[in-house]
Amino acid sequence: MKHVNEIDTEAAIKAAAKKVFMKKGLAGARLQEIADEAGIGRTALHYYFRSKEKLFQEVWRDVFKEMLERSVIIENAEVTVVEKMQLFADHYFDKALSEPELDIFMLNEFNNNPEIMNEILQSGSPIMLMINDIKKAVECGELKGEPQQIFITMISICVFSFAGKAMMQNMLKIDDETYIKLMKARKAYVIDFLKTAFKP
Amino acid sequence: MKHVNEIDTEAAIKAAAKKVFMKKGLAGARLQEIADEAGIGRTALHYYFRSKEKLFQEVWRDVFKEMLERSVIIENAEVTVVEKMQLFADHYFDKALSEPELDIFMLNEFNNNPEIMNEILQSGSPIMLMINDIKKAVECGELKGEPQQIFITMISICVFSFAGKAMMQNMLKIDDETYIKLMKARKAYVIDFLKTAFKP
DNA sequence: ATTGCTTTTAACTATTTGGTTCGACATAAT
DNA sequence: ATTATGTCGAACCAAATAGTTAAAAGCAAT
Repeated sequence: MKHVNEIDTEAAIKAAAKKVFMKKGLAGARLQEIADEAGIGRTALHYYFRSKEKLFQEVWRDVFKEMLERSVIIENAEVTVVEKMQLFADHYFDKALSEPELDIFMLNEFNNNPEIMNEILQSGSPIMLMINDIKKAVECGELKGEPQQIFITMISICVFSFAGKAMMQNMLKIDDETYIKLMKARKAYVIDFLKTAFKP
Repeated sequence: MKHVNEIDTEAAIKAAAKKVFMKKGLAGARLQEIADEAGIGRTALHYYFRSKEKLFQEVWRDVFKEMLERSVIIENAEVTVVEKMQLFADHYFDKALSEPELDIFMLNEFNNNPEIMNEILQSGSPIMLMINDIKKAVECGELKGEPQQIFITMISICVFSFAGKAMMQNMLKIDDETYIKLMKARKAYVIDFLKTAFKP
């Protein structure tokens, strides 16, 4: 029978690993640092997750799922495209505000190591649906511009706000707290911006 | 006296290093891979640039300079703010199109290892000048929105287009060539978008 | 308490990787 | 041609780090 604290330890390790991986990336992270962060011996890591690779996979799976949950695209036909976009941004900012480091980590590992994507899952379709919605709206004269470009613009405004954290903090010379405040204000700004930015 | 091929080899190493560092990041890059890429023995790297750290510094310096050149902010009082923003985007897209991987690399290393910034230089001011210009324009009723937010939006639209390359390629299921085409189209789109997006 | 399982630690091994030394060869200066 | 200096690779070294093994410690059922 399993001892009671296994779940705790395992969760603690994953949390610690997530933290370190997010800060240093896969290649930069050290198992020792993860172990220290989790308050256990380094070999216990191997006991729970045979290898660094395996541990990373676990963390990545979770992070990726979080990212998907963060990028909810409403399928409801009752709301207008602009409202869909606003809902997207609203939800995205809420989630991202609670874990601003996730965006750059995703982008990063995505880039360094594109193949990790394939193993996990194919998300695909909702994006195309939204682009299609935008397309229809453009044809109706409700929006202006090339649908793909509109979509990219929306994503940029949301994702870069967090992926560019370090860069922006340096440019604007602001600390973590001020940054969070700025992003809270940005949420409202973006939702309002989306309302008018693509109007013909 | 220096033998003739020193310059070539040195340049070849730097080019190779840049390539590998951009793909794998500082921590992920291997000297062997850089040497192979440059077509020389691994020890020659040490001959030219004593250590990995030193080599990275050199590459980073160049890359950073490129990034600054890419982000030119016009100081001319003769042109309107919107025109300044358009000029910024125009120039940025031109430069970025010739080396799309640079953006994510910058963001990345910036994030993993914020201290590398401090050593190089303090760029600072032109950004504040532009934000000030935007502020004035907002006060005149020429633009609408919080100046910092407008600035961040502009940066997002430009930088994320390239920093999010891997992510976008995966989302839209497109190859490198198609991506470049999309970004060429995006340049025109963004310049046009900036003209109207912040209008009151 | 004994037994049997689970968890954790300590000690060890293997591998990867950055860095050094030294000699061979090339090129330039005399 | 000889000498001096620059270029570069083979072999080696040392440190860091991932991974293994085996034994100790902890917990729960009997």
